Amino acid sequence: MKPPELSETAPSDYEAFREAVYGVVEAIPSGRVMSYGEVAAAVGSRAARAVGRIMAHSGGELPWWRVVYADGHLLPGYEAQALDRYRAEGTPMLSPLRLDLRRARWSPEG
DNA sequence: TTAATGACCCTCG
DNA sequence: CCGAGGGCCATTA
Repeated sequence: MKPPELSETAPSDYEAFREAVYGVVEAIPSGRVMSYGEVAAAVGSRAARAVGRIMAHSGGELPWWRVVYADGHLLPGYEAQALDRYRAEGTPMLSPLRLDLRRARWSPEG
């Protein structure tokens, strides 16, 4: 067991939550998506907003375009980048600016 | 401990 | 379709 490192600022549990979210998001296969709320549920929580905060600070380490709003509309300000990815991955769309969640939705179970 | 903040979600008009 | 209002919960000040 690792003794607590006092030289490092005590990360209460934020790291565990962040790691859990990272794990789920990175598990989303190409061409599929999950909503923020679904990601939260997958880690045993309902903190969709906290998931969003983590995504915003992930700094490109995460496939953020695979995590979308519950109604399938694209992230304001990043539509172009997201669409580029969806086009490359073949993610099902309902309209040029809206995802087909019915077909694109994915869950860790399968 | 309380208050504020956020790449959210749902219901109603 | 669009907006307002309330609820949710982890993090931070």
